[in-house]
Amino acid sequence: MRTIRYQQIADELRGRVAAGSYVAGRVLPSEAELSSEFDASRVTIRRALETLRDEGLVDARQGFGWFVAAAPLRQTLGQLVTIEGQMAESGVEPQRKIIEFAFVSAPSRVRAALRSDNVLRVKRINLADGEPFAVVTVWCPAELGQHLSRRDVERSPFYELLGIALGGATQTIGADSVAPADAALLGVPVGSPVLCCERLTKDTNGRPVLLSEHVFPAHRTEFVVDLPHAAASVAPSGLRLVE
Amino acid sequence: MRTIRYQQIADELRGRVAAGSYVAGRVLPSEAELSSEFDASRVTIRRALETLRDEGLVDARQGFGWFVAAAPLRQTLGQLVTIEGQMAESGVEPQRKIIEFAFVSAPSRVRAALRSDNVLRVKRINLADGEPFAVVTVWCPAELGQHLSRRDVERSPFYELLGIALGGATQTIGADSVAPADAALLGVPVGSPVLCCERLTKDTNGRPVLLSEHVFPAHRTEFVVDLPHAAASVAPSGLRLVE
DNA sequence: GATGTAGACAAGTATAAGACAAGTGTTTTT
DNA sequence: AAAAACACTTGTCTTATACTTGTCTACATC
Repeated sequence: MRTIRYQQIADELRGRVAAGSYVAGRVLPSEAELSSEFDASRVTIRRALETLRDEGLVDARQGFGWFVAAAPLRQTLGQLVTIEGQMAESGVEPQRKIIEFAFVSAPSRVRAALRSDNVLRVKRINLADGEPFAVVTVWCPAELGQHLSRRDVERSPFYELLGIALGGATQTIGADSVAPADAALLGVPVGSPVLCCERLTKDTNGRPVLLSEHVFPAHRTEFVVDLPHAAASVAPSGLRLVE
Repeated sequence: MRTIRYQQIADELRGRVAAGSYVAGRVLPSEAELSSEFDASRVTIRRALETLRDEGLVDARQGFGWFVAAAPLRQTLGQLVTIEGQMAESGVEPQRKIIEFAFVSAPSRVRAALRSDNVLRVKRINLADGEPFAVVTVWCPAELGQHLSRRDVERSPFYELLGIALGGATQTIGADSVAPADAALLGVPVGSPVLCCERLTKDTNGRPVLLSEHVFPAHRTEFVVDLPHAAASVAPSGLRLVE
């Protein structure tokens, strides 16, 4: 069987990209260099590279060079995104079902976090393609949420409804056995493991505006964290021992 | 692989900012000084500095100079630290107890991640103030770990032993019910919830060097993640649905 | 006709070296 | 004390060279 040279070269290059010899953010050897390395003409090298470009593995800029294409997720995902947004990214149909919508006096933990006595508490189920995958409870200072209706929170994410520029958030991730009430809502056996997340969202001035608690069934969800750089300094993100 | 000079310089400067060689509030060396230090033209130095400015790390004022931008959240986010380091920070005495130290042929999942057939598998318990708080299994390509002894991994963290500059990591956080074997090691009831973390650590070239699996009892541990809002260059972390 | 080599040219980029304007901080002069 | 002078900085231009990809043409081989 005759071997097609440019396919052969494409295979080799594909391997190098996969193996990490060619890294995103750096430039591949120039066509001329590859040409002499593979002892093939520039046209052949180009054909190989172009097939890799069609596959989305690499890309090129005239006058600059060829480089490993950045993973699309990295570019499109924001920093502080809602779970719904991420689901939409991956083509899953997100839905919300409001279970509770009430202005209540804040329990101590919520009052400490939001620095507000009266709060709006919204409890809802998040559905992915019709199946429940999270029970979410959101607390919001009453003065910020007083213009909201049950319909509002069913339609849009809280982040949009408040109309406030958000400054950042602190998220705590833990595990637990599911509470009986949540087990029924999520459709999982009582006592099965869940991921519990508590997120405190602040505006640009650092004032806390939202406290939310997310309960995910363990079998359907996991967190992915990219840690970009090794560094000697101490980080606030990481594992923490609790009492 | 071809290198673009200004990217190289940007990397070096980024490192100096991260390492604290260039401190917030102080001015950086002038473009002219950097130019002679790196033996590169001022244009190249500027391009490097400008990419750092785009990342929000540094800023400049005409006639004054370049300085490290005061963005505390951004600088400290998502860095790669060992759990022991964080424990030492909080004044807890960390200990390691090695349970298993063996060179084995890699199971498929490990082989896929590390791209290596023979691996060193180390299983250990981490203790905080004498109490177990984590069961950790580390896989490492055999060629990287062949000079290591059981004593080595008991004394020092893997990161130090390998003597490799680390480039980053991807961490997956999930929840599960504890396996019977781990339950005994951790001293928790069978079936109680645990946090499961899988971390794939890579070197600066993007080559995977360590795969580690951490199992934490839920009642003692939780993750804290700071999500700054404005960071453009930091890779996103988020929730992912799994099958 | 598909595949390959060899070459030429245009357009874009990286880098060097330099010039000049404009802003900042310090020092000297008035 | 105010003003001027000076030495420094970044910001923004040129000019030139070397190198890169993008796009051709011409020709050989199977």
